[in-house]
Amino acid sequence: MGSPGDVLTLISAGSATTRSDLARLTGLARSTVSQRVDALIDCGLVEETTGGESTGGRPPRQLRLRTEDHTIAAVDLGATHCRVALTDLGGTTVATAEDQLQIAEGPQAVLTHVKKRVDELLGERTLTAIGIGVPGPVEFAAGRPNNPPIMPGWNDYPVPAFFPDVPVLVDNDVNLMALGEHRHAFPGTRHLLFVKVGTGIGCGIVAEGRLHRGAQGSAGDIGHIRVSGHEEAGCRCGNSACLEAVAGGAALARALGVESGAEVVALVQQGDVQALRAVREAGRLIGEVLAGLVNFFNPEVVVVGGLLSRVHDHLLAGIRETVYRRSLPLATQHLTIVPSRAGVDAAAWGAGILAREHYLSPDNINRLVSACEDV
Amino acid sequence: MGSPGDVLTLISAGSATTRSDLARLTGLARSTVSQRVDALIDCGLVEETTGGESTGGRPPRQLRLRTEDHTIAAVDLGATHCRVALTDLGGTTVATAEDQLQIAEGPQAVLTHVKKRVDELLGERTLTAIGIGVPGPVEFAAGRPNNPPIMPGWNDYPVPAFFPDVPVLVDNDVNLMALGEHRHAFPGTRHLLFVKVGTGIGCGIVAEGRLHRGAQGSAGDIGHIRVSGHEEAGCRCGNSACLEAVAGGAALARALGVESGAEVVALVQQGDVQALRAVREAGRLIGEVLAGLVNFFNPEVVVVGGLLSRVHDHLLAGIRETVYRRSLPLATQHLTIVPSRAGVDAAAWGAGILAREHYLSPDNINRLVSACEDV
DNA sequence: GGACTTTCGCCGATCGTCGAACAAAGTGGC
DNA sequence: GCCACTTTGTTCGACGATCGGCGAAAGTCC
Repeated sequence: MGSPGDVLTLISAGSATTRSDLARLTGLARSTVSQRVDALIDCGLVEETTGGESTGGRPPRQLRLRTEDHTIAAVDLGATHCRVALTDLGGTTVATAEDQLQIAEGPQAVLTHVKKRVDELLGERTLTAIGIGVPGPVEFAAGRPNNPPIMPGWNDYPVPAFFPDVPVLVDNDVNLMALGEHRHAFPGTRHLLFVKVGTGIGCGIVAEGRLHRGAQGSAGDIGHIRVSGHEEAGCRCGNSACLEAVAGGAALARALGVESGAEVVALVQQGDVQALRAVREAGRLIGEVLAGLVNFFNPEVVVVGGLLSRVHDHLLAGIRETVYRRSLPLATQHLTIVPSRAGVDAAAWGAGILAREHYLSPDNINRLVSACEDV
Repeated sequence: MGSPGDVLTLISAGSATTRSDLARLTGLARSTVSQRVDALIDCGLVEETTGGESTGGRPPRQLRLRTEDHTIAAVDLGATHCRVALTDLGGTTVATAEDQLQIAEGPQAVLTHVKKRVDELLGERTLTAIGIGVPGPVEFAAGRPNNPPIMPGWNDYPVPAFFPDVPVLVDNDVNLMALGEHRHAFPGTRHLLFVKVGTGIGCGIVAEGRLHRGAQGSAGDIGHIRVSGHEEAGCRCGNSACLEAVAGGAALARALGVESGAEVVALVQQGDVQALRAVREAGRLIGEVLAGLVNFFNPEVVVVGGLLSRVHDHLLAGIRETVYRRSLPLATQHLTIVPSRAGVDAAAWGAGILAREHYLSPDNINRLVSACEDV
């Protein structure tokens, strides 16, 4: 407690804007706080401005994180798209790009494309860290996809090695969506689930405010949990009655005789009764699985996102109906089930947060400050 | 890092038995380590003995936790029983007692009984902390049962207030079983599930080596998750097709026409084919639910305990069969499913561990050491 | 028995933090 | 507009904790 990193955390979170705030929050002496702040200013991490409001005495100098010198690249790789966003250290987006890109083209081709896009967007800015979301399980510590089903050629590929000069954080896209939603909409919440209903169905888990990735980085893979009464539905995983095979966007599209989940959404928006009924029923099936997970995990909040959440009125109705019927009263008592606020940018938000929190973590800041003092 | 509490943690865990070990592990100077050790000795927490093995020079003095001055009470309250065990700070059991006791008699009667038993067993020993397991959800921080279904009169009762002179840690019994199994059999494991198959069915969750209790302390309540194809089975919770209603000990007993889960176990041990088949089928149903939870949580180890695990050959066969069929290969790749090693003492073990870890936590030790120095 | 190794206490040097004193920069009353 | 008061920020000496070197203790090994 009280290291330069901790001080910066308070400043960047907005919990403290003056030296007095810091002294109060950390319990350190004013002189010590000043020394810490000076070190952070010398490293170019913090900036001082005059013009604070006086509270009856000398007005305090305002402290703020120097967000503009560092740029974070947030990359969201889907099965068929690539979104790149640049943000500053404060989380403000400064540039974005979006392309169609088949992840199945393999890591070399895809990452070359990503690097090119990032460099174009960067211009004169300096890159500080990269966060990348991919549609499959990842061994997080190493940044290697772990047997991803829809990413041929990516298994065990060391993504960070492709960007040798900056820290690279790679994670599953659904995890990142959960992280983004947690930090933006429910920052104080301890336990949260994010359910992504797109072509497939996945779930991101936030426990004690941190991502739970599981032993193999495959936690949250709820698409192949069995649902009652749909033994006829075969799934690409080889089993039958999987949630994804009956309630995923692809399954709905097939049932309604259209091409994609997007067209299902379009049908619902046009008021197609059959599509509407199908989405609501999908919500019920997802709710059945979710009811079990709510009993098991006991979260405070469940966020529903992904393509199909664009018609969340009907999807959520089905989910809520089943969860509140099948989960135990104690677990649902204070449970909130809400649609995602981030929409299509959820994964990119999360990727940016992951990279930003890595760079701004107390340990990393302490390293930077010591390195800077040694010069 | 390096506080007296951290030093004691290394000693009590057995990671360090000499001052040299401590210097190496903490990175502190030898002189500083000696100072820390002296403080711990002055407080009576650590003891020095000669007779260490030389490694070519002066033989080191051995350090060990003084386990004998402090006594931990571990209490396991079930629906109809009360087990009390006293252990020293090292976890060695020094006395036990077991009674029939109806938890439904309410907190006053039950806790009076517990206090009496603890005092009897204690004799001249001094009590340091109490851990108590109860068969229902608990708001852990406050030690209050939270809407427990089979503990009438206990709702919101502040258990710690009944023992005003010592720290009291109260938790759900299944959580404690999970904790006990984790610390004893799988200490290095990050993510573990403990499934208790008794009259009902519950689950304890260890994530990142720590208990996950959920928002209302009801996490792990998997007994009322729906299983396929048993719509006819009504459950006491008001729904139907709950796991507990088809695979719990009570359900099996009813199906086999006997009184209790214990009799079901007896039938299996006698080789009754019908009972054997029923247990195996119960295993399959539990496995179906567990398969989903394995996908969701991605643990490294699943431990199966509780009454019915006494016939774990047949139960585990059913569980393994279904989990390995219905879970994703990535999640089962390195998954171990094993029977509990603790048996009937699992909850008491966990209660003791909870209390011991509380007392030996770095923060608490630091407090004790400062208090002792001030004298 | 002597050279070497490892352990351990002692003690001066060093580093980090604290808090008092002082300077700076405002507010508000008269 | 001046002066008392408040809050902010810096400087500096004091204090405490840690470090690391030195020497003594207690062994091993040749």
